Amino acid sequence: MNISKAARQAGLTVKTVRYYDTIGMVCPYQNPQTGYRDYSERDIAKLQFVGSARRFNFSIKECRELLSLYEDENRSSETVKALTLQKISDIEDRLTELTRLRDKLAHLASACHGDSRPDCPILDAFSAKNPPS
Amino acid sequence: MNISKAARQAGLTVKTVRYYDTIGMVCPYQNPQTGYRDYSERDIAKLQFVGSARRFNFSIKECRELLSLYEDENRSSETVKALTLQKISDIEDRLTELTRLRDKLAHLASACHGDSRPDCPILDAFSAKNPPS
DNA sequence: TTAAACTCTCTAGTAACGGGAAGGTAAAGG
DNA sequence: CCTTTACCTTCCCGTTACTAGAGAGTTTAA
Repeated sequence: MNISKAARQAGLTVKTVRYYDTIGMVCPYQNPQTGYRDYSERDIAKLQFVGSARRFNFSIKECRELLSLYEDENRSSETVKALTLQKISDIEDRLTELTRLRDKLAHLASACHGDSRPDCPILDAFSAKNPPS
Repeated sequence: MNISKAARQAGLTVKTVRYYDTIGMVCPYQNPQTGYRDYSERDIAKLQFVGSARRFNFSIKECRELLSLYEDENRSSETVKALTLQKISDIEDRLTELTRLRDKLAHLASACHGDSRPDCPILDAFSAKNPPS
């Protein structure tokens, strides 16, 4: 299967699929005459797998790890679960941080009258030596 | 004031402060003999301002915009408020997305027994042609 | 005066691709 | 069979906001 069909099947762009080859993540057979890549069903499954994992916020490095587990018939599910729990924890840290940021900004925005006058509590907060909590 | 004191005052690294000069955001006087940068009080204030805005998740480009408003005596607070509300909206979009991801992963993790057996609902979900909702 | 502690510029690397150029190949229509 | 169109390839640059480190000059304190 040529690269554009493979990409479509996996819900990825051609550029991304080609990139996954160059970094050694999903490497199809490559015709030595033409240089054209030829994706097997197994390659497609791997592309789909990686695509899903990426959409779940796993990094390329983590995808590599998951992919090797995916391909290992003797894997244990605890390894996969541990990776997933770690990812959940990462996401929750980010959620906490973003929520705090949003609350601070919302507080500043509510204090700003937002009209044509030049005084502005938001800019004041940013220029304070000790930035607001 | 030399660059390391300036950086300390603004809560930034020396590398970052130098970077802000090279991109034209905060450009101090530079001694033509030695090449050493010399930060004025006004430069320090700008560095602190940018540092705060960055910590509030504003991009460099947005910081530039905020900085020009900060320096404009005739600005209107409505512009700043609009930028802030947009940033809040961006953050909330990201929060929604991350929350959904976390919930999906948590659902998968709870379905995985996480022992030494190879069968794993998490990997199954990633390899499904139609990834789970 | 010499050594430590600065400073400078420059290059390269990070994550994960996207855009676009230059050039070869495959498939379809006439 | 030929041409056009639609692919495909590699290669290099751009993105974001810096960080690391090399090699070399400067300032400061002992």
